Amino acid sequence: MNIESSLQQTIGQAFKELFGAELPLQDINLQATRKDFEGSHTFVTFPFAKLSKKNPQETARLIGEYLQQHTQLVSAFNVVQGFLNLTIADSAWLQVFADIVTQADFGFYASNGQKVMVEYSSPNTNKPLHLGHLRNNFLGYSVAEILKANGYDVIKTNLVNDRGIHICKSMLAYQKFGNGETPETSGMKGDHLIGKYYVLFDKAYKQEIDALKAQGMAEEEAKKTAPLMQEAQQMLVKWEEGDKETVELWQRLNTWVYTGFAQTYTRMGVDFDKMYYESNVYLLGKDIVEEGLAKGVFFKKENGSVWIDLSAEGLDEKLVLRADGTSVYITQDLGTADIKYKDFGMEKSIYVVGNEQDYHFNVLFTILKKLGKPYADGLYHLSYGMVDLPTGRMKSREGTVVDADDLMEEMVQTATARSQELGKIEEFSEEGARVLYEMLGIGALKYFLLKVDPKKRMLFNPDEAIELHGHTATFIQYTHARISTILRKADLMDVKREVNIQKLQPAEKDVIALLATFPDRVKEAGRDYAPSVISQYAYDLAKEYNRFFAEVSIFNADTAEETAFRVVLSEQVGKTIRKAMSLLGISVPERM
RNA sequence: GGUUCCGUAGCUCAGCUGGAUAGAGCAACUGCCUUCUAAGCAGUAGGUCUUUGGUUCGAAUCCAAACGGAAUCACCA
Repeated sequence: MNIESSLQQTIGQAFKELFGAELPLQDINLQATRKDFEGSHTFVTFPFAKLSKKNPQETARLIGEYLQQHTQLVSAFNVVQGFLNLTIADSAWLQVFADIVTQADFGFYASNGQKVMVEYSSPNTNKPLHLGHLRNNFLGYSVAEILKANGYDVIKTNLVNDRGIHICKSMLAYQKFGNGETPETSGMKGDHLIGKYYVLFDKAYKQEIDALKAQGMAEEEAKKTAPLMQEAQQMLVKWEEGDKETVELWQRLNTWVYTGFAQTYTRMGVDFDKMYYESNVYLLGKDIVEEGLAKGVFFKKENGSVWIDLSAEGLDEKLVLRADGTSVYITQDLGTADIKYKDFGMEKSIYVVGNEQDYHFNVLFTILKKLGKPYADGLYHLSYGMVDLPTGRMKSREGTVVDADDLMEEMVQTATARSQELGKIEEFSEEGARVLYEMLGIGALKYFLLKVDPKKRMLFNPDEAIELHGHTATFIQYTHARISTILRKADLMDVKREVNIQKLQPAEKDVIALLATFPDRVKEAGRDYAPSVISQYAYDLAKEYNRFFAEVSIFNADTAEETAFRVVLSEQVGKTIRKAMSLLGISVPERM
């Protein structure tokens, strides 16, 4: 049973019978009643005063009376100005709850037969992952889970940026300064080892630039002519020519990086259905350039370079192929978009990429639309803000980043220390405790990054540990553990899982009302690609449950029926918390 | 300079498809553990929702402008 739609219908009838007016159902909006007033649903009558030809207050009163007479749902109402506050009968709430309990997949939607691709992570193989990547990965994974819950068939992909001048920088520095060092001999994770050489390159390169500038060369000129940069560029040419030695070095170093990434991904709890590598796709897109020229969407300049004029769209002229016939970034993205569609034929494609590339994706999507690609309308750039440090922006080259592995480890350590301090882990095995610390530490980190609107850039202060109290994953996990304890006790006492009561406490009503909104929140999160909708919901639900927990006694209830009901209610909250958190990629413990 | 995004409590953020006295968390202060997990609950205090104008019965929410911050506008990726 759905209280809202049922109320909408009856209100529609009321308009017809009381005022002789037709009111489309979608115009009948119900909102949650403010806490200070009696009731749970509010109907605002101001906009309909003309329709009813009565003042808002009178309109509200008449509709209230009509509802009370014509539906079992409404047990009482009150009118404040043009606000009609409705109190829903306990029997209706119990019916709603009974419906929820019978649905094993409550809140999740059946398959809609549509495919959607979520591309996220997209790391460079010349350095380890950092805090910004964590936001990207958690977002991408969560959005994929949310879309699955909305009935989509989801393909998670990762386009690895494994070639280019930046990779050559690491390779060159390794060749020059590495002395044959390996992850084994250095004891470093492969990605960190390569990242070390990326930073080394930058240091040595800067020294060369400074030296050249000291000789009187201009900065721009120095940057171009510095021997290290020249060498890196030569290396890129050799790589593109397929030079055996260069390709072997590239493969060896990349293998180390992938081994390191695999560990990081595992700990982050993210995965992919399909990997794409730039080394395979960077030559793609030239056929699309031909296609665009043939269709007259692109044009060629005298020097042979190919362009598109997007000034009518408020964008500039944009290069799509260099004069020498080689690709630029967007050429490859055009080709990759095509390949991905050929591989999967998805209706929608979500690119989880930082907002620094807003312009690029605007251009990319506009071009694909102009080319009349069948998939063009389903493209979406999930643009998220950068994570800044108090000192400013993170820069890998300068080593001023919060490393992903370090941060995860630190969070787990914090969770460990906090758990031990609270001394609640006596009954845990060593392995069980380890799993718990991991769950709490990583969970807190994910929640911290996912609870914020993706669009907003966020500040991260490494000196302030991420909280484990208040609006955090820990609080929600704690609530789940609490519920689990209730359920274990209920099993020991052989409490039947049945609902056989007539009256509800206010706290119980509030919990049921919140539970009932879960499917809507899942839909909203899917529509807006917004994990923050789910994180907020999980928090609200946990908060509401804790209020209930403090206000009513479960095992010392007046009657056995009440105890049984409260156990079932607790169980349902526990399940819903678990589901909501799973959409964020966060696990919840049975005890903590 | 053009374009896009952001500006809500001391701090971090919700709310933004227009509705009542703008909500959480942290930090500060006060209560609540001999009964289901106090990683909790209840409460106090903290706001000209950047500013100005407009639309509206009604604006934090929509529109316009200004101010402040960020990103971007490469034959880089």
